[in-house]
Amino acid sequence: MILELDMASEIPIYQQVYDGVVLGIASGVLTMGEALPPVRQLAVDIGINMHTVNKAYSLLRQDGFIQLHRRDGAVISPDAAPSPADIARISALVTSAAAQAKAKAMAQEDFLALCGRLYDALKGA
Amino acid sequence: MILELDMASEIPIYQQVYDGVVLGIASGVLTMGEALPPVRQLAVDIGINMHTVNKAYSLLRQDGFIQLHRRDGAVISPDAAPSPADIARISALVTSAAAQAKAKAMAQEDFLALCGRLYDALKGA
DNA sequence: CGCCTTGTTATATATTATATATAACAAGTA
DNA sequence: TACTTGTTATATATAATATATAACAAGGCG
Repeated sequence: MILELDMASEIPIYQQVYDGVVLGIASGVLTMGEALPPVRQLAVDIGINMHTVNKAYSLLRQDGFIQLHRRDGAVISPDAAPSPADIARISALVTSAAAQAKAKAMAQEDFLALCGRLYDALKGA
Repeated sequence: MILELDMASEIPIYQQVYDGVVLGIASGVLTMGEALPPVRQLAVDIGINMHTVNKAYSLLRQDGFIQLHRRDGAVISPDAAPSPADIARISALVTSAAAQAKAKAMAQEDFLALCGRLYDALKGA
């Protein structure tokens, strides 16, 4: 579980952690049932505060990517069909991307080609 | 040019303005050469501060969606092929969406179907 | 049982981002 | 000149982000 943080980025650290875990699940580095490092340990490992990790974990649980247990810590949730909330979250991102693409005169087939390529790029990340 | 703002949203107002303009261009409501309202007027119209509008306009110019002139104000940029910076910006959004989709066990064809549907939905918005 | 690890919550503080307010400046044009 | 436009400067208030320290709660293990 490698997380690359950019402390100079305008993207909040907790969101970078969130994105890193989602990317890990999507790419198969993190598999169902696997445990994430405890909040305190991950915080020390990547040099940030415990609460920042905790915020990322809480959001990941809220969005159904992980489950949090008192003893077992954070474990990857089993695969499940996307919920309406998941679809809404994903759709918001795609709509922003599609609007920018179309506003830049990008044809639908080119946009879809880009989407397909980026989806495939998650394979071995 | 109708802008819907959600003052209770966690999304900054300047970004909502930014997104609204991009959506307007993508949907054809705003066409090349068309002028946007002056920063002061739009600010009054939607009930926010002038600098918040100015920040949105500055970002829109920075990303190549509009051009700003002393006298003519803000006008929609002519259609042009997406720059590498545009592709990078769009790709970041799509990658986040694709990662969430794949982490939720969404097949590529389903993800692409969603992308195509959302792109088409921009038509008459 | 005590002990330890885990997530969780509480409180406080510092820094940055966001938004507003007022004012002045700079450029273009009628 | 006068007006409108974007632009910059300064100040202030609120919210978000990140850190720090501490304590609490649940579950398992010797």
